[in-house]
Amino acid sequence: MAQSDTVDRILDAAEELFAERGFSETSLRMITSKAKVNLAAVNYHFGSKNALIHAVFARFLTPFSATLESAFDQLEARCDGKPPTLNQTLWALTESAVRMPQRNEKGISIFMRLLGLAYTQSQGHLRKFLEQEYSEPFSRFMGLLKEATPQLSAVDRYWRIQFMLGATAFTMSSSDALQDILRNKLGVETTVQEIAARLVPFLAAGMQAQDTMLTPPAGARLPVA
Amino acid sequence: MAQSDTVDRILDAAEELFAERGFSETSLRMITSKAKVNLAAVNYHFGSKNALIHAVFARFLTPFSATLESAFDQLEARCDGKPPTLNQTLWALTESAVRMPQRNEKGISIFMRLLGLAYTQSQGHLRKFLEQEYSEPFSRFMGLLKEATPQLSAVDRYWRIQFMLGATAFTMSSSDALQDILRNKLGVETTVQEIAARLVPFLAAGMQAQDTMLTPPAGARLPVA
DNA sequence: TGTACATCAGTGAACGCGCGTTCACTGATGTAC
DNA sequence: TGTACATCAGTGAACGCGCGTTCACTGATGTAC
Repeated sequence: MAQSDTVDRILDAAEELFAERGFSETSLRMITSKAKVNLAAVNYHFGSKNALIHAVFARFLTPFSATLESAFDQLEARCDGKPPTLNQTLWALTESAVRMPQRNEKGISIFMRLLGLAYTQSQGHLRKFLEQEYSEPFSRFMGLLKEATPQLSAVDRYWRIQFMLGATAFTMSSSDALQDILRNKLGVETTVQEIAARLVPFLAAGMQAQDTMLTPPAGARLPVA
Repeated sequence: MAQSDTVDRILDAAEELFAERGFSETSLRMITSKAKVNLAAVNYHFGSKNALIHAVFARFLTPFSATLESAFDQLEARCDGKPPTLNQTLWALTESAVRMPQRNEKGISIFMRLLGLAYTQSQGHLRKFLEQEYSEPFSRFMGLLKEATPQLSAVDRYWRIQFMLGATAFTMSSSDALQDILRNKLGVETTVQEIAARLVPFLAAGMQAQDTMLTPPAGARLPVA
């Protein structure tokens, strides 16, 4: 155990268990016993369970947001002046996520699953932390989306962005389970990269949908109050 | 309190608190104090906390799945023989959800949020329960989707259905929060019906996307290993 | 070079707390004869 | 009609348990003089 890999061992174990089971369903005792570390070490090094959760996110989000910023820089440089297209923007994001150096082969799906959990588990402290620390790349992404979809009203764009986030967060957060089902049902193996490659066209098409269907088809009457 | 509205009071309180905070973040003491009912009454009437969770879902899913079955019956009758289109299928589902008789004005978003939670919170017992009880309308919906998208390969269809589920579950599960943000940012009021009316075209367009983009655009190189 | 002290990583055991569940009990209502 | 018993909804208090956190302590390493 050299000098102090304790911190990393705790982060590794916590990351994996959080991704597997969620935050409140994972106890410090599970984490410390998986990390083969003393229970009190978590509070010694991080101060509290919530601070540990923050540290887990910071460890992968900080390099990711740097990668993302530089991907956006390159994209804008390549477009010299003209706004990048929707496809280019979505691919820049996807590539940054997929290309992140991973600690192990499970890295990318843990990363995705944690992002999904951050959105769906109602952990107020975590939402606040992420907003404080990573608002910049997020706003920039939103700005690019806006420039890439000038035909959409602000309200349309807002909702469609939520639909994109939902499809992405949900799929990625359960990508392991979904890959298992597909393997059993159709005997097909899938990588996270392939899922991303299927997701991007779906999202792009959805974002660019003509909403001629705001009036339901004949026979359906939806009361838009 | 007449004779025995205790059961309903517990279900009402549990439904609302589960939707607000998730399952493991809601204690029986919160539920019973909100319901103004004795703590032991939950275990007396339901047997356990997990059984209460099942009862909450059964109370709204059983009438919903009946509504849905009859909506599908009507749709197939209207199409006499020909398979319903993707739009018709999605609208039949959406309408069934939106038209469900609600206990109160929060009913529909609680309903949506609970469905979202069922997918995203890893409650093994709940997943098993839902699969056992409601596999029929679910399979039927899947069958209709298959007939409505004959141009898709089984693998493509599988993933796109997951993307649809994700966009829907995620958006609906946080529809209250998203409506609040929209109100603050753009001063726009929204109903769940309107969200549904925006979601359906997005999903339909995504399902029917030409996946010409499986090869990333120039400048992006995604390793599809 | 030797000694005294400070800092730091880590530990073992306990703390108080809130949790889901259980249990003995009450009081009202229904049923049998 | 009256009495004995059974059933049922509900209750108050306690149970044991696992939780996050705290605390006094250890032993190794670094620093000052």
